Amino acid sequence: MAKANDRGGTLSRSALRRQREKEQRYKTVLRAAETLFARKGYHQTSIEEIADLAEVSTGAVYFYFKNKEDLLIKLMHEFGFFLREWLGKELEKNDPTLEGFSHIAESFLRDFCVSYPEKITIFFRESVGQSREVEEQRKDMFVRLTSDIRDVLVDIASRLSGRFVSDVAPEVVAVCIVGIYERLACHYVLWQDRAVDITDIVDETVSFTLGGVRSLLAPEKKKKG
Amino acid sequence: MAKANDRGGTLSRSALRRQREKEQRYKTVLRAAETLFARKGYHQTSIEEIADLAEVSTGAVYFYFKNKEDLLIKLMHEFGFFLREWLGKELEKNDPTLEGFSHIAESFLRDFCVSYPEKITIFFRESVGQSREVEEQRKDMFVRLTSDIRDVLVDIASRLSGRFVSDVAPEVVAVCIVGIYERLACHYVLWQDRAVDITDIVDETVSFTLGGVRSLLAPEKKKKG
Amino acid sequence: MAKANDRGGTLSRSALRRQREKEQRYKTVLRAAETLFARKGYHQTSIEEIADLAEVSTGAVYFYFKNKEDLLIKLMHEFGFFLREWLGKELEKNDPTLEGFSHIAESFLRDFCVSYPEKITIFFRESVGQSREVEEQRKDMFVRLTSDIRDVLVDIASRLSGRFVSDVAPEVVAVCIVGIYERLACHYVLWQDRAVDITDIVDETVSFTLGGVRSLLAPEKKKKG
Amino acid sequence: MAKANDRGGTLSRSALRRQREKEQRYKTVLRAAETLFARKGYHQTSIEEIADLAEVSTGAVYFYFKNKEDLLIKLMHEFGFFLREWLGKELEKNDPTLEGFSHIAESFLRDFCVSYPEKITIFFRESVGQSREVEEQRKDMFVRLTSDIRDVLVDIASRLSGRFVSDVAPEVVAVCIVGIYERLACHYVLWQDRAVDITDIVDETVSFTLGGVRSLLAPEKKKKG
DNA sequence: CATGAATGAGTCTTCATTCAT
DNA sequence: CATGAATGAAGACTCATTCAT
Repeated sequence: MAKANDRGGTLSRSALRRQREKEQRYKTVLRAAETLFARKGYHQTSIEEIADLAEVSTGAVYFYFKNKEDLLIKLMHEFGFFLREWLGKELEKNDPTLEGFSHIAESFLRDFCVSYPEKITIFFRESVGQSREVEEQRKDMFVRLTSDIRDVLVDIASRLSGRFVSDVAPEVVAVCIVGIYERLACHYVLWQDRAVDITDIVDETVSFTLGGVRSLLAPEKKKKG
Repeated sequence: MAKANDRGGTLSRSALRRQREKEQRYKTVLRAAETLFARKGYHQTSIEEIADLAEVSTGAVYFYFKNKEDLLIKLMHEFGFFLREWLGKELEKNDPTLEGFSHIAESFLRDFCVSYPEKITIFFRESVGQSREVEEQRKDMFVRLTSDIRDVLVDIASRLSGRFVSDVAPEVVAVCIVGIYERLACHYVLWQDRAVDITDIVDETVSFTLGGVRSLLAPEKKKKG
Repeated sequence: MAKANDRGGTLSRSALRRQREKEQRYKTVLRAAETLFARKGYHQTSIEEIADLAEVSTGAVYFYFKNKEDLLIKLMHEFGFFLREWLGKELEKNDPTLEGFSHIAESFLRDFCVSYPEKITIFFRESVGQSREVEEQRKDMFVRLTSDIRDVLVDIASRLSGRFVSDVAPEVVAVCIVGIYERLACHYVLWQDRAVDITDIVDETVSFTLGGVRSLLAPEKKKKG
Repeated sequence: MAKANDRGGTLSRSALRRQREKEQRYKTVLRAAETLFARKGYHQTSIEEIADLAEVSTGAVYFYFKNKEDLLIKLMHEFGFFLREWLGKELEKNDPTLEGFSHIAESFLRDFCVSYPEKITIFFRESVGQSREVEEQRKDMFVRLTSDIRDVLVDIASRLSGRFVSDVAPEVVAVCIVGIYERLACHYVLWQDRAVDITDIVDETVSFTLGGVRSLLAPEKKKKG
C-alpha cells in the first residue's frame, strides 16, 4: 500500500508537484523569451540569454521547446489566443452595434497596446520575415483574426437588419481594420512616436473606421421602409 | 583644337565608360540582393550568394556596400524614392479630388503591387525588425509617406472648400490609409492569398477608404445652407 | 549519516572530476596557444590551429577564452605571476645582499630563460605592439616587475645601512636592470645568437649590473670615517 | 640631334624632373607609413590608408615597395642609418672619453627620443614580432648598433691606456647599454609614463651606465704604474 | 529530468595584392 | 607610370543544438 500510488488516474502528490513545476518552468522560459525578443530582437537574442533570464540551463530550454523558432511560434500562438480571448471579452462587455465595436477599437489602442507592448512588438515586428514556418503562423493568425472581425461585423449588420454591399465586403472591411490598428500600434507603441499623443488620435481613428464600415453597408432603412 | 583634350571638367571617354560600368555593377549587385532577399529572406541570404548571382566576388560587394545591412538600407531608400516618385506621377495623372485619389489607391493595388512584388516583400517584410538602423530607416520612410498622403488629402479638402474636423485628422487618415494598403499588399501579394482574387476587393477597399476619409471631413455647411 | 549527501558546500565527486577536467582543458588550450604563439607568432597563428593542437573544437577555445587577444593576455598574466613567484623564491633562497641579488640575476639568465624560452618569447616579443589592451597589460607588468626590483634594492641598501643617492635612483636602477636582462634574453634566447655562449657573458653582465647599482648608492661615509 | 638626348650619362631635363618626383613620392609614401604605423600600429594600418595619406593610389605604393612588409623594413633600415648617423655626429662633437660618452647617452634621451617618437615607436614596438624577415632585420640592426657601441667603448678604453677585463666584456657592456636605453625609451617615450619627469632620471641613468662600464674596465693605472 | 560543456558548420568581413586600362 | 576596381583567400567569431553525466 505504501508503495503503490494508484489513485485511479490521478497522480501522486509528488508527481503533481513535479507537473506543476514543469508547467511553471515552461512559462518562465516563454516569458524570458518574450522579454528578450521584444527588447533585443529575435536574432539578437541567444538561447543562452533566455536560459539565463529564466534561470535554467540551455538544455532545459530544449526540453520544453523544439528549437528557437518554436519559442517564437509558441509566443505567437499564445498571443493569438490572448488577443482573441480579449476580443471575446470585449464583445461580451459591449453591445453588438457599431458603437460597441467602436468602444472595442478604442479599448485596443488605449488599453491593450499600452498594457502589452512586448506582445505587440513580437507579433508586429519580431515575428515578421523570420522563416517560412513563422510566416505561415503569422498568416494563419491574421486570417483567423480577420475572420473573427468579419463575423462580428456580419453579426452587427444583421442585427441592424442591414447587410454588406457584397459578400467579400465584410472580409475587406476586416482586413482594412486590422491594417489600420496594426499600423497605429507600430507607430505609437513600437516607435514611441510621441509627437502626437495617442489619446488625441483614438477618436479620429475610430471615426475613420466607422466611416469606412458604413460606406460598405448597403443602405438599410430604405429597403425596409 | 578638335584633337585637343577639351574635356572642360568632364571625364575622358574611357573614364566615362568605366564610370558607367561601375554604376552598372552597383546596380547589378543591388538587384541580386533584392531578388535573393525577397526570395529567401534577408537572414537566409549570404553575401556569397549575392556575389554569385551578380557574378562578382564577395570583395566586390564590399567595395560597393559597407556591409550586408547597407544593402538592405539602400534597397529601402531606393524603394522609398521609387514609391514616392510613382505617387507623384499618379497625382499628376489624376484630378486633385477624392475620385482621383481613389484611382491612385486602386492603381497601387492593381499595378504597383503586382509589378513589384520583390520591392513590396523587402519593404513590408524583410526589412522589419532586423536592426536599429534598418528600423530607423523604415520609420523615416513611413513618416515621409504618411506626410505625403496627408498633404495630398489636405490639398484635396481645401479644393473642396472643406476641411478636416481637426488638425490631427488628416494625419490620422494618412496613417490609416497606409495601414490599409500595407495590410492588403501583405495579404494579397506576399501571402498570395488567392482564395479571393485581388480584383474583387479593390473596389470595396477604395470605398472603405473614401468612407473613412469623408467621415473626418467637416460637414460642408456652406454648400448645404 | 555516512550515507547522506554531507557535502557541506563542496561539490559531488563527479562534479569535482568535471571541474578538474574543465581546468585541464583550459590549461591545454592555453599551452597550445603558448606553443604556437612562440613558434609561429601571434598573428600567424589561427584559432583553428590552436584548437587542433589542443585537440578541441574552435568553439571550445571560445568557451574558455573571450577571443584571441584574451589568450595572449592570459598568457601574459600567467607569465607575470610565474616570474614574480620565481623571483620571490629566489629572494628566499639568497641573502638580502648585493651578492645574493647577483646570484638571482645569474640564475635568471642561466636557468629561467633557458627553461622557459616560449614564455620569454611571448612576453618579450609576441605581446609587443599587438593592441591597446595588450600593451596596457605589458606596461602594467613591467611597472610591477620594476617596482618589485626597486623594493628589493631599497631593502638591500637599508641592510647595508646605506641608501641611494636620490629618491628616484632605486627606480631608475630597477628600470635599467629590467632593460639589461630583457635585452640579453632577446639576444641570447630568442635570437639564439650563439656567436658567444651565454655562460661566457653571465659574469660580465652581473658585474656590469652591480657596478651600476653601486654607483647610485650614496658613499657610506660612516664606515670610511 | 633634336631627337637624341644623349648628354653623356646625364638625363634630360624632364627625365630629371621625373626622377626627382619619383624620389619625392617614395619618401611621401614612406613618411605616411611611418606616421600611421606609429599612430595606429602596423597591423591596424592598411595599404589604402597609407596611399590616402600619401595622396597616391594603392597601386603606386606597390610600385615603390614590394609589399607592406617591405615598407616596415625600409623604415627600419632608414631608422638604423639615421641612428648610426646621429651617433657618428655625436661622437665627433664629444671627446672620446667616458664623459663624452655620457653626454651622448644623455643626448639620446633628452633630444633624440623626444624629437623622433614615431621612429622610436616603430623600431621598439611596431617592428617587434611581425615576421621572420622583419625580425631578422631587427636583429641585424641591434647587432650593428651593439657593435658600434662596443667599438666606441674599446676605443675609449684604449685611449685611457686601459682595457676591458675580458674580450667579451665590451660586447656585454654594449648589449647592456642598448637594453637600458631601449627600456627607458619605451617607458618614457612610448608609454608616456609621466609619473616621473624624464629629466629627473637622465642623470641617474647615466651614472648607472658609467658605473657598469667602469666595473668591467680592468684597473688601469695600477698595472702601468 | 537537468545540466552545461562541447561541437562545428556557417558567415561576415578584411585587406594585401594584382592587373587591365 | 598611375590608377583603383576587383579579387578571393583567410580568419575570427557565433550560436543553435546535442548528449554524456
